[in-house]
Amino acid sequence: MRDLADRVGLRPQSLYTRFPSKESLVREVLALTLDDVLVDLPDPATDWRGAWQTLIGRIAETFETRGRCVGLHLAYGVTAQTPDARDAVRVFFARLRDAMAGILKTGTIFEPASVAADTLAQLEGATLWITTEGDMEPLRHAVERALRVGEREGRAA
Amino acid sequence: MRDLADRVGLRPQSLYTRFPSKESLVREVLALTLDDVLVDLPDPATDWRGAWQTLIGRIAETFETRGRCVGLHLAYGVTAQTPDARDAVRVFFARLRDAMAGILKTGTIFEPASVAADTLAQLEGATLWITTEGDMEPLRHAVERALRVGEREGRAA
DNA sequence: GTCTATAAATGGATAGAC
DNA sequence: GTCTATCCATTTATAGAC
Repeated sequence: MRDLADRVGLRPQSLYTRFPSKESLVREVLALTLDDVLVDLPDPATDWRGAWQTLIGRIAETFETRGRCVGLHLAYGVTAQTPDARDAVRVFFARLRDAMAGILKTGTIFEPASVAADTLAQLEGATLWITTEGDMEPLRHAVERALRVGEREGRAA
Repeated sequence: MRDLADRVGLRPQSLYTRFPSKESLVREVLALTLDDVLVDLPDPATDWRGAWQTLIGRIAETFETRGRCVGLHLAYGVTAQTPDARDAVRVFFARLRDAMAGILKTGTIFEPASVAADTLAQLEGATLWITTEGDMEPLRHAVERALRVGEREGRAA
């Protein structure tokens, strides 16, 4: 709360005129993040690979800009004592995966939901090296693998 | 501290006879975890693929047992205000990656350090779905990809 | 709508009895 | 070596002045 207040030039107490609690911020920040990533994607029906490429690129871009994935940060930060925040995190990743799966399905990729979950996991995992070493290379590799989706059979599932 | 004290049947204050501070626990728990994972591996020189398979299996097993990766949890939990803990996390993942790379090098895998970093990232990323949904499937896929390392050229880097 | 002041609770850590 | 008691800093949140 203090860090956020500093960023926006307010006292920490003043944040409570905008948000009812600290926990409520989780849902808000994830909703904004999801919007940033999903807004105005190319129509998968006419260009599913363009939509896929744009979406993957945006996800990677937020990781590079922020030096982390806030969603994963929160996934490991929320506990059973903050059920609302925990649910917000779960919904965030489920929505992102479903958006990815929807694009893959349009591209007639085999098992789109599973491939979407795996692809998102690979992008998330690459943030390990960003947060610990500042190394972006594993993320770039994950992006390359993601963009090769469906390139040849036998890779899937 | 309270959770840990409950687990070991002590009062939180009594933990300070065993550890000098909360922050010091980070290094301890990661050292124990690294030992668990690296102890008594098959000798890569005689059976590098057996060593690789054992190591990957152990990493995945700790994720399944604990429902998360404590290292990644801590990676997203430590800040610039806890430099010792931050360094411990960095060292933990670097050691794990180097152990993996050493095995791959014995197996004459192309760019072993890069492949090790990518493989570890993929395993870590799969914990996203364990922590949020309890879904182990992406982890199993990550393990399968890891065990296929070096299967054919053109996958690497 | 933001501030100061302050409440209330939490959590890290120490002192000293046993 | 663990306990109770306590300290102290931080942090979440509210009350009320401006």
